[in-house]
Amino acid sequence: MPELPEVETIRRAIEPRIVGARITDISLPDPSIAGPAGAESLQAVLGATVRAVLRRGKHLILLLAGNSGVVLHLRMTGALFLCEPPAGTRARAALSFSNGERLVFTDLRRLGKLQFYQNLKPLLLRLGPEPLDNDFTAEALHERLRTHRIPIKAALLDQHIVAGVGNMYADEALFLAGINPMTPANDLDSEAVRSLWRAIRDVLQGAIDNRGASISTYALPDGRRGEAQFSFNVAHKKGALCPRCGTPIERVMVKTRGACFCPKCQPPVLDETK
DNA sequence: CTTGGGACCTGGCTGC
DNA sequence: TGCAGCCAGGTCCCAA
Repeated sequence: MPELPEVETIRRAIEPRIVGARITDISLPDPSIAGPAGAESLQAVLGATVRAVLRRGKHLILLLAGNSGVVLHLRMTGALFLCEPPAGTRARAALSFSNGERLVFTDLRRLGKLQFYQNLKPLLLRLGPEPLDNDFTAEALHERLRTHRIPIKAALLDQHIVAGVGNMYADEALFLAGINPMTPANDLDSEAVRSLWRAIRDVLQGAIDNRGASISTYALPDGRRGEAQFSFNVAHKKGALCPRCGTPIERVMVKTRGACFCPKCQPPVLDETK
């Protein structure tokens, strides 16, 4: 599933190919991708020049004039191609550019979105901090977790708390930090939060270095697959043996999401009063 | 304010 | 073998 590392990998691949180009055509074989504003709302971007390609959390943004832009969200199965999409996939949307480039949005489950924002600021502000930014400190994370007693796994998936972390990397970060996914977020002490903060950044940066994880439909815009999945310790690995201690990886439901973890390396906290 | 649950989606899998 | 029904998970929306 596309999370921060996958979207960042896509951003880096697309940016040099379309910055400075004008959007010359929009094709929407699946108009629902435009959301409630409808396909007509996207006509506003025809002729606009792409000033920059940005990422915010899991959102990919084609910055246009002023604070306006095209926002793409891949959700579960979305993928972007600057080449012919893989056989068997269907284009849900495509943007053509004045330099001859063509960006194709495929999305098996049709949950993804491609929308025009006249003003991007509200979107940028409502998301939590970027976990790889320099000003995202362990103290900042601790402050944000302090008011939540939901399981830490659920807190990491809340984009208002931290932007860009999804199910795979939340599981991986909790494993590296040795934290049980069910632990109430506000039960973590400073030391545990610092471990988690370090783990989040290491996991995300490592996955970017490996160009994202191709678990299902994710691929780079040139069709190549990412390789971050080969470094996973627990994510999507129920029943496999923990690489640290050899205990079988278990999977539990945390709220409505599956969480994979090592029961020995990430034991439940039984008593906080020691 | 926080929290929980349902809806959106479709291909792959399970089980009768 | 056939097919109904569940499941995967990112986000939004609504209710408590």
